[in-house]
Amino acid sequence: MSTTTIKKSSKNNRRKRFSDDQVKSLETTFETESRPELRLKQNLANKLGLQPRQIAIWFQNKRARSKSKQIEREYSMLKSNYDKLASQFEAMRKENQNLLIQVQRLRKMADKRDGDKNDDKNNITLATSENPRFLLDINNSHELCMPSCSDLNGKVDYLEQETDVLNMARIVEGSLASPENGCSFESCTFLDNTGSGPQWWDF
DNA sequence: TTGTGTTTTATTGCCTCC
DNA sequence: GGAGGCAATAAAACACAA
Repeated sequence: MSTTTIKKSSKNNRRKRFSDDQVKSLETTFETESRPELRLKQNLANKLGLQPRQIAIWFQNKRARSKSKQIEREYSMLKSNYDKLASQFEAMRKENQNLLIQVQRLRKMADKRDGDKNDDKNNITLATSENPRFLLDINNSHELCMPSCSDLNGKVDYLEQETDVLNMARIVEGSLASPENGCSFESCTFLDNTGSGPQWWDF
């Protein structure tokens, strides 16, 4: 066979896109049967005026396209879940930072109180607006669930509660990353996917 | 019109199953 | 060992901005 003949025959056999009707029919079949049997492929081929081989290839390519679209969908779902978690984590990290700051304030106040204790041993006072020993940042007081002044009825001794809070604070400080550590969502180990490398969600 | 990116059809080579 | 599936890739067809 000469090159001319080859060219001519290849030109005559130029690849053509399937018609809209052909594609539509194939799509419809794919919805119910993504991996049709030989008989069905032959029927489709007869019906659509295509070679059974073309039908087989179309289904093969269609499965590949379908699979990659499915992967894209899963990826975007995972990414959106990740983003949501990341922002939740960031909010919690900030809240934790605020709490630690409050704990430090409390500790300072407690240290100061211990210094005054000898002078003031039998004269325990309640927290009031005039004596803001336990008045945390009013705007953030809800974050530590500390009662505000208005909750006081004048009979509560906060010294024991303060000790509890300080003990808790020491435990918390020991177990959580401090603000100075600059622990972020990405850098903290509990979400570190070291097994799959950095930026594992990027393909 | 043309260069470039995307989609679609087809081929190749490897793998699994019967 | 043959049939059929899949992944990777080639190449034609198409879309579209410049």
